[in-house]
This record gives sequence, structure tokens and C-alpha cells, in this order.
Amino acid sequence: MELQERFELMQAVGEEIVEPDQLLALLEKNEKIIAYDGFEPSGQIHIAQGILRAINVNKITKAGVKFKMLVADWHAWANNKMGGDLEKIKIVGQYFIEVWKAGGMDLANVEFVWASDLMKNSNYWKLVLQISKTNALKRFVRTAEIMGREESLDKLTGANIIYSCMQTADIFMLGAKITQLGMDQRKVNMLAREIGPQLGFWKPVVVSHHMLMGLGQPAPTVNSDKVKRTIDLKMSKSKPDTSIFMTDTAEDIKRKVGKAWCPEGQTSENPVLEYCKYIIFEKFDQIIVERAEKFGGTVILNSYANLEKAFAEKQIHPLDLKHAVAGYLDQLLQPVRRHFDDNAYAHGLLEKVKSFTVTR
RNA sequence: CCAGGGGUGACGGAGUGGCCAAUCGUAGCAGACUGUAAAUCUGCCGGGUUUUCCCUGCGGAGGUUCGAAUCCUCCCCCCUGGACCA
Repeated sequence: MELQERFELMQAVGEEIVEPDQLLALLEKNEKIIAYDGFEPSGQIHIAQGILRAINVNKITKAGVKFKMLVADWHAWANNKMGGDLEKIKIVGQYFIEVWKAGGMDLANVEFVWASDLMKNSNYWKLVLQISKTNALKRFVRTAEIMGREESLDKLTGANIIYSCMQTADIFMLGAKITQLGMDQRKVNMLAREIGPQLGFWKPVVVSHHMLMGLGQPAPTVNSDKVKRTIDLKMSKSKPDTSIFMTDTAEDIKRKVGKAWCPEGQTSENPVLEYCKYIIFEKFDQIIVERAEKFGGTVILNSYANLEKAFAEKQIHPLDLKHAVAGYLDQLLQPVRRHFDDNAYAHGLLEKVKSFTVTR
């Protein structure tokens, strides 16, 4: 594949790339490149981590980059997920892997890595310590948003500081020249760029993907910072009715999409349109919106741009669009549901995960 | 370790011996209204399938009292300042 084409695939993934010319240089070397993303097993997995993650991984592996999916069990433990119960976290991690395997990800160049295995290497903890020594405590505190935490000395624990150092160490232990996580993870990735060379490693290229927004009404805009806003809006499993889980039933999807925030004619911060753009048009060539004759009959939109234009001009009513979106999402989730129905191992995992209480 | 302040339901935050399952706000849920959602209005919002009924309950364990979220004792945790350590 041509260099330019590979670069464009990466650009399609990166809402922000630091820095593009360094990415280009990296691709140009034509050596084996590893990109990674990490996940705290913290409850049910939603479509942003499932479908969107698969779409992006597929682009990256298509560009000739190997992808490592880090199951961050110890990180989740440090961050007190699943009540801080490592055994539960590991079960959730196994469930995550089952979802990914069934969720349309091309696995040929994907490797699943458990954090608890990664850190069996004693160099891991040596590196964590080295990293922790590079900066004043304050600097690590400022990365709190990667854990979904406030930058508050009262609320963070020592484990949260270790977490930041671990996540930085992960990059180098995995050999990741590209960190390909969500926009909410940029602070640690930036830290890694800064201290990688100091510790004799490389400066990873940070390719941050878009964060899918939740279905609920967006909070009023408090700060103008774009990254903060993204994080405010992002889909969160702690609000179950504003995120669609990978194993939701058709009824769940209908209900959740039906309740979604979707002002007529408004194209910004509109989750229903956003899912069309980032998911449905990535998977289908067109969206068929079925409508009663009195509302104009069925229409076919063959690109997101056309849909957005029609919606802005109020030619497409939110309710009709919602029906269509729910249908397409349901189609995409069918194989996952089927896997969890047919496979006894996967089914058992899901039942367990559903029985666990999610903690923030 | 010492002194002072504090721990209340998903969160914020009242209540300081009976009228407290616990004011109020937010979130959540249900309904009404809009061809969606939102806004607005109404109801619910610890559990028991209805209840003027029962159970659980205000950090934990005991105690005083006819009666405790409210008083006492011990313990745990958090905050502020200090001591100790360096």
C-alpha cells in the first residue's frame, strides 16, 4: 500500500495527531510499528469501545500497523473499579475480549495483552519508578482526567499517581511507537512524549480518536476547552441509559435511542447524528429512513454530508431518523448478541458481569 | 501522636431526643403535552406487589431512654492545624 494511503487511514482515525509529520516519518521507515489502546475492565462495554474501536483498529491494521489491546486489569484495580475487586475485574476483562472478538474487529494483526502479564517483567516496575521520578507530584496529579478523576489532592489516592506512571510505562513496555487512545487520554501520552527520550526510549506519536458522545442532553457549556468538552460529553457506562452496550437487546436500543437528545435541525452536539457519522456510515453505504407517506415517504441518504444537510434543513424529522438509527445499530450488534447467546463461555461471562455492581 | 472540625439516602445538602423513611435541590423513573428528545406540568423516588401496615436505615459496635440520625462510650475514616521523624 502506498505511504500516502496508509497515512490517510491513520488520519481518518486521529481527531488529533501529535505530530503528523512524525507519524508520516514513522510510517515511511517501513518497519514494524505497534499502536496500542488500553481499557479498564469496568463494567459493560459500550459501542464506543466496541464498534467504534473496531472500526478504528481495522483502519490502523489496514495501514500496516500492528495493534495491541491492553486489558488494564491492574489499572482498574488501582482506580477502584468493580469495587476494587481484582477477581471481578479479570472476569470483566475476559468478557471484553469476547466482545471484541465478536464485534467486527479484524484480528489478524491484533494482540490482546493483560496488564498483569506485562508487569510480570521486573523491568516494568523499574520503569514505573523511573517515570515517577521524572516529575513533581503535581504533574502526575494533572493527568487525573485519564482516570476520569478530578485533579483534587483530597480525592485522589496514591494509587492514582502510580496509575499514571503505569500507563506511561505501558507504552514503552508494549513497544508502542503510536499511542492510539481517546482524546481523554492525551495528558499521559503527552507526558510520555516528554519523558520517553529522557529515559532512553522514543517519543510516541499520539493519535487520539474521537470520543463518541452519550445519548443524553449535553450539560450546558461551562468551559470552552475542546478536550474538556469532549470528556464532558463522552459516553459513560455509569449512565446506562445514555450509552448503548454491545449486548443490548433490540428493545434496549430502541428505548435508549428513543430517549436520546436530538433537537430538530440541530447538527452540533447531536448524538443521533453523530452515530450516523462515526458508525453507521462507516459500516453501510447508505441510510434508509422509512417514513409514513404523510411525512414524505421513505428517503435514502447516501452520505453523511447529505444527511446532515437534510437534517439541518428539517427535511428529516428526529423521530424518523431515530427509528432508522436504532435499526442499523441493532443490525451491527446482532453478531455480538449471537455470540453471547450461542457460546456458553461467553454467555457465562456476561451473566457474571451483569451481576456485578459498577463503581466509578 | 495531639487539638479542633466532620462522616445523612445516587449526588449536593437540611435536620441536633418524639410531628423522621428523614425538608430541599439535582439526577433518575412514570404520565400529560409537543410527530423524537428537550422545556413545562403532575406523580414516584430505601425495601416489602396496595396499605392509616411491616422491615431496614442517618460511618461501625455497644449503651442511656417509653422513644435516638439527634445524648453517652469505644472504634474506623476524612479535613484543618500542630507535634514527631528527616
